[in-house]
Amino acid sequence: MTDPGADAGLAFSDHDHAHCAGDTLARAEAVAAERGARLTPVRRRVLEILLEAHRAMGAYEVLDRLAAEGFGNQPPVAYRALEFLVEHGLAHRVRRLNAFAACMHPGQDHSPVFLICKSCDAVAEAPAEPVRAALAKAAGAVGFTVERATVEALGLCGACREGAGA
Amino acid sequence: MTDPGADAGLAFSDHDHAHCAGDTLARAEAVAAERGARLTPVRRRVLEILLEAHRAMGAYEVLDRLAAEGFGNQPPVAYRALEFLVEHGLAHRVRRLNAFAACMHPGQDHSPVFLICKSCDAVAEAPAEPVRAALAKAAGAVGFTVERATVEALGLCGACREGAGA
DNA sequence: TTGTCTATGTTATAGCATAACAGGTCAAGA
DNA sequence: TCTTGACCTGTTATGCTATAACATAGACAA
Repeated sequence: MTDPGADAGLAFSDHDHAHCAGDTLARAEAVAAERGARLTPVRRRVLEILLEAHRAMGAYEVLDRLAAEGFGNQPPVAYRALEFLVEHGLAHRVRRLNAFAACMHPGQDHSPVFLICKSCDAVAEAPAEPVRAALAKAAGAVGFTVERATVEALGLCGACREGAGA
Repeated sequence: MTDPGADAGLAFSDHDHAHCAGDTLARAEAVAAERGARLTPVRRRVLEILLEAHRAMGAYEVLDRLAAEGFGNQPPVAYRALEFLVEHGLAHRVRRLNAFAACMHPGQDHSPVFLICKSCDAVAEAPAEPVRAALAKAAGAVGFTVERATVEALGLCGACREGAGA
């Protein structure tokens, strides 16, 4: 399940969340250890929350969960943990939603492409290479060098499109 | 100058702002008329402000300009005008910057790709088709249908890369 | 004129994000 | 052992971004 293409489809299907979340969490811990990054209780819990939800969550939404569990209840607590996770590639920021989502295949270097289902709110990461290549080429044509890119698509996942009667 | 590829390069070069802005404004008026959209004084002025700046501007920044010129000085004044412009394809929202930029080739149907120079803050629209195609393909592979997409690249424009000593 | 539609003005508030400082933990090295 | 420094967490306060809701005013057709 470390192939981005495979789990992108998975995100939109019924599956064993507990298992896929546990699996990803284990890989995230490995990545953190490898990088010498400290996955402290708050940070780890935030990652778990994102993994369990399997969708993008606002910082304040995460904060509510944290506060209910005895962690700090002020915005910086959530933002700092989220920032840490994003910095280390364990989570991503979804700008379109002003929200954050767990990275589903940590450790693989990638600037993700997000597919956001406007019906069920699930967020999946799609294979980004072809898109990045096309972007780099278009940019290069006008002398622009891309460092980081935000690619976020809004639309309907397969399950919702079928469910919607179409 | 209606070729998206051409003006993307232009945005990062010295050129006659007044002329390119005037030209674009004229086309925007034509587009608005064609669509039966009313380009009222506030809306037109907001578009002019964006065109003159030739970069992305925050809503409150636009509002300051409006207020100084005798228009309303409350946020909705700016947001409504900006929303109108975006709706009719005369401006775009740049999510990465929480800002708005004038569309440089109104009338052409496009979901834009933005190139944001982190050094000079200029924002250009690049040819989007190849990127959109790659995105649609990647999404289609997992059964996802793209409706709208945000594609924003952060990096260095040619002029700044050279100027930066590199 | 009257009614309707659209646009603008205004008040108030909601939602997102960060600066700045205080205190606590832990490990390395004197 | 004590000190020092790095890092993490907690807390206060504030700033920026965005919109809901209602009031006012102008354009236009019947």
